[in-house]
Amino acid sequence: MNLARTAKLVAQAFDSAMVEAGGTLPVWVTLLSVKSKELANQRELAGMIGIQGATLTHHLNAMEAQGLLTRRRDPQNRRVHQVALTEAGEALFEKLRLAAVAFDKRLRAGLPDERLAEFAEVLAALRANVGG
Amino acid sequence: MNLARTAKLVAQAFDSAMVEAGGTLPVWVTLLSVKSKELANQRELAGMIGIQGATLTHHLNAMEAQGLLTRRRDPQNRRVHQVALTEAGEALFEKLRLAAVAFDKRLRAGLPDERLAEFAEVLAALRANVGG
DNA sequence: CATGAAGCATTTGACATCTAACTATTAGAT
DNA sequence: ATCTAATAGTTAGATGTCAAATGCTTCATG
Repeated sequence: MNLARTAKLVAQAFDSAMVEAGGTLPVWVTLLSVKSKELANQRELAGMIGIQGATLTHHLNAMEAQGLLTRRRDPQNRRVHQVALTEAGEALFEKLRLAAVAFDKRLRAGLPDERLAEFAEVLAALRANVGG
Repeated sequence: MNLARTAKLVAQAFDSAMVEAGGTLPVWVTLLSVKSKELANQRELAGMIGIQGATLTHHLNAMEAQGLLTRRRDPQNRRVHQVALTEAGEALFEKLRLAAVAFDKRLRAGLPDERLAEFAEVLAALRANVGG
């Protein structure tokens, strides 16, 4: 259970860093996923983030209400919502990005790339072992 | 974010295993913490599990209602609740313990002890780096 | 010993997440 | 062409979690 404990502590610390920068962890991952594929649909975004569609709907509602992004129907397939950032969304993304980079540096301190690579391999093996 | 993703997948898989065995992940960790120090108070239990006292209260309420454990005031210090398992709690603990052992074996498959030890060291370093 | 500070647990209110059920739309089979 | 399947998203209801406020109980200090 040290995996769970560590992930929780890291996530909490990361969320704190995001709050200081004017966002939250879920807002950051949502912005990041939208940026990494503009006009993606919600199914793809949720998959990228690793949450369910219903959860994403929840966050998009809040972020749309805050004016961070827009949703519009794809005229080619009216079941689909295309999500795009507003200017405010872009601005927040940039602020959070800087905070995320700083956090990442702090998190990796003292850990050489080889150790992190081996660490990532074990993480992948664990995912494979539970069928993820 | 592979750490978060992996921890989430592993936790979900573990919870599934616990549900099959008649419990849940939080029920398991609560039973385990009570067993590992019978008559512990809730503050200690929460610390062992890595959750807040309020969250533990929540689970203990449910588990007490299910007849898995009892809470009584410590006569020496009436602020404290001493938590102990009932027979039903002991029985469920044993069932979940077997499922947890099986899950652990599945999770570690193909990963030699040295790699797991190195993995645990990196986890510890990450906790230290975020000040946990 | 009286009063104020500290400790333990609970309550309250909020958020993130999930599953299941539902609506709307599209694609496919015959 | 129509009816059935599948797909995209939302809604509703539940769980697990946290932070802050509250209520007892104990301790310490004058």
